Amino acid sequence: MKPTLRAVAEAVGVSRSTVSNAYSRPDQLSTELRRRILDAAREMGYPGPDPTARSLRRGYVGAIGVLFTSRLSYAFTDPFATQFLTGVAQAAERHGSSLLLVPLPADAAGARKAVENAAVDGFCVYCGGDEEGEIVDAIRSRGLPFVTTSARPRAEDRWVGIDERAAARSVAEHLTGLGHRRVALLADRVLPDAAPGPVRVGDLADVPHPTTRERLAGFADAFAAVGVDWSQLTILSATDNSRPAGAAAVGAPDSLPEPITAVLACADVLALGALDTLREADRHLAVTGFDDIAEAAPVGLTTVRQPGVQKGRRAAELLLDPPVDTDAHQILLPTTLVVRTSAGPAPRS
Amino acid sequence: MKPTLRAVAEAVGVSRSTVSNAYSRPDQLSTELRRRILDAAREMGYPGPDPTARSLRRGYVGAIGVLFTSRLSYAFTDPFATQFLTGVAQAAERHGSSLLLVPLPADAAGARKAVENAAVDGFCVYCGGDEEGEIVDAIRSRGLPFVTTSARPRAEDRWVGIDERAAARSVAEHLTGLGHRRVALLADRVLPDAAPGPVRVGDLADVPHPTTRERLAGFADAFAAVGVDWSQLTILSATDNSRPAGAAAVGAPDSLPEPITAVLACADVLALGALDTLREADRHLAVTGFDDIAEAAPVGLTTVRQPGVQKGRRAAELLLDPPVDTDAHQILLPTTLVVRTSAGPAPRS
DNA sequence: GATCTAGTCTGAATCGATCCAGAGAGGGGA
DNA sequence: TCCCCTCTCTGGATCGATTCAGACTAGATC
Repeated sequence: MKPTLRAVAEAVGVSRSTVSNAYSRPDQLSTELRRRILDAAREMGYPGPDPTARSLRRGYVGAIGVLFTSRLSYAFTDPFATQFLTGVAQAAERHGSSLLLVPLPADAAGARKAVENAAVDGFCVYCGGDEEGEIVDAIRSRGLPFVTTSARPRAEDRWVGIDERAAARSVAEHLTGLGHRRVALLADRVLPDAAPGPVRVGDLADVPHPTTRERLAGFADAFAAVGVDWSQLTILSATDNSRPAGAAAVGAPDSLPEPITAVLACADVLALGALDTLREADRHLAVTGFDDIAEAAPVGLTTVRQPGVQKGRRAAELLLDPPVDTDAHQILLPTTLVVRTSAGPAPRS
Repeated sequence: MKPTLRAVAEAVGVSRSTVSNAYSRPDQLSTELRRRILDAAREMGYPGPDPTARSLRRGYVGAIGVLFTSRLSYAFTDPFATQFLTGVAQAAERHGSSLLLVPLPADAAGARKAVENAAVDGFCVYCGGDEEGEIVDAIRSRGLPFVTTSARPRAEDRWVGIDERAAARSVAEHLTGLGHRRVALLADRVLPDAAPGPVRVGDLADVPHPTTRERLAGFADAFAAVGVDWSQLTILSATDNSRPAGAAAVGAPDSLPEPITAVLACADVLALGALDTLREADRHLAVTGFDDIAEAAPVGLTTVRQPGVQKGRRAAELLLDPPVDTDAHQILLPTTLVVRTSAGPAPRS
C-alpha cells in the first residue's frame, strides 16, 4: 500500500492541510516544519500528491488532448501531422502542459466515448474528417475549450487553418498554365470504403471529408476556369493518407487512362506514392503535392506549402492562453506555391 | 455549472449508484430505467462520468506516459523517435489506452516533478540520457510500472532494446573492412554543453548518455581491432539529435582534419546532416548512420537498421500486458547492417 | 494593558465519481 | 404457506487530495 498524504500527516503529527501546503504552497508554513514534512515523506516513500486526486480537486488537469480523426498510429505516417504535433508540443512545453494523444475508434459512438473519457483541459482537433461533427459535439457537451483546423470552421469556434480551396487552386492553376487539361486528382478517402483507384464522384458534396472536399473544389475551380469541367476529371481514392496508399491508388488498373498528363494530390505523401508508382511504370506525368513536407524538396515535388509547425503551435496557444479579443479566435495562415521540377509542361498532343 | 452524476440522480429520482451503473454496468439495472436515466442525462447536458473522478476512484487512468529525455518538441525531429512512437501508439490503440506525452524540463528536479505529476498508469522511457536515473527513480517511487529502452538495463526492469555496442561495431567493421583507419565519430551531446564540433573525450566513461556511450564504444571496438586506438579517433559533438545539428557539427572548423576518410554517426539524422555539409564543401568522405530511417534509403546511406516501430510496440505491450514469466521482461531486438552507397572504400594513401 | 497584525496551523467541506453489502420485491419449488 | 433465489436498486464509505474560514500564538503598536 502506497503511503498517502494522510499517512504523512499522521506520521509527522500535523494536519493534512499542512502537508498539502508543504507541497503546493510553501509560503504557508514555516520552512522548518516544511523540511520536516518533506523529510518524513521521503523516508516513507511518499511520492508527492497524487496527480489524479489533485486534478479532481483543483478542477484542471494540465494536459491538452490531441485528436486525430484517422487511427492514432496513422498519425505519424504523414510527416505533416508530425509537423503539426511538433508545434503543439512546443506550445504545450512552454506552458508546462502535457499532450494526451487519444486514439479514436472508427465508429462515431466509440469516438464520442473516447472524447468523454479523456482527462484533459481542452482539445486540438486535427484535420477533421466527417466524424468531426460528432467529436466537436462531444467536446462541447463536456464544456471544454477546443481548437479546430477544419476546412470550414464555425464562426464561434477557435480555429487555425489555411484557405484550403484557394491554396489548392493555386497549384492547379500552375498546371493549367503549363497546358495540362486532362488530369487526375488524388485524395485520401474520397468516398468511404472505396477501393484504391478511380471513383465516380457525381457531386463534390458527396465527399465526406471537408478538407479533401475543399481541396478538390479548389483544383476543380482552376480547371473549370479553362473549360474543363468536373466530369472530365478523374478522381483517385487512396485508402489512407500514406505513401504506399498513394502508390496503390495510382497503380490501380484504369487509374490513369491515356489522355491524362498530370496527377494533383491532396497531400505530399500521396504525391510521393504516386511518383513511386509512376517511376516504376516508367510513365512521366506531372505530379503535384500539398503541404510541402521535408521529403518534397529532395525529389523536386511541386507543391503548396502550409506552415505545419506554426499551425500546431498557434492552435495550442489559442487553447492554452486564448486572446481576450474574440476576433482573434480565428487565425488564417498563409500558403505558398512552391514550384519545383515534378510538374513540367504538358506534352503537346 | 456543469451537471454532475448527482444532479442526474436527483432529477430522475434514483440513487447515484444507479446512475453510475447506467453508464458503467448496464447489466445492473433494468433497461427501462437505464433508458430513462440516459435520456434525462442527455436532456440535462450531462456528458457522462467525469474522467478524473472516475480515475481517482477506480485507481487507474487508461493512459500511459511517454518520456523523452530531450525536449518534447524535439521528439519529432528524429524520424526514428516517430517510428518508436508509432509503435507505442499501435499497442496503446489496441489496448484502448491513451498516450500522454510529457515534456521534461532540462533540470533533474523539474523532470522529477513532471514525472510525479503525470496522471498515467505506467511509463515508456525512451532513449534515456544521463537524466534517466533520476527519472526512473521518480517512477519507481510512485510505484508505477515502466519500460526502458536504455543501453544498460537493470536486470529487474522491463526493457526492450538492441545490443547497441555490437550494432555499432558492425558498421564500424564494415568501414575498417573498406580500409578506413582515420575516422570521425559523430554523436549528439557527447559531453554536456559542448559546442558543435570536435571534443576531447579522454575516457568513454565521461560520456553521460548511455546509448551514445555504447555506440561509441562499439565503433571503438572495431577500430581497436585493426590497431587504431581511441586517442586516434576524432569525436564530433552535435548540440542535439537533428539534421541541422549534424551538419553544424561536421561543418565546424577542424572537425575533419586531413587524414580523415569517414564519418560514423550515432544516428541517421546526424549522418544526413553530415552529408549535407560534406556535399556543400564538396568533400567526398564515407558516411554511415544508425537506425535506418526512411530518408536513409533514397540517399544511399549505409547504416544499421533497428526495428523502430516494433521497439515501440513491444515496449508498450510489455507495459500494458506484461508476460507472466519474468524472464520475458527483457526483449532484445535484432539489428542489421544495411550497406548502401554512402560509404565506399578508403582512398589509397 | 488592550488592540492589531502577521505568521502558522487546523478541521471540515468538497471535488465527482465507484464499490459493496444489503434491502425489497417478485417468482419458483417443496 | 414458507423458504430461497434472482433481479433491482439504495446508502454510505471511500478514492486522495485542496480549499477556506477561522483559531491560536507571538510580537508590534499605541
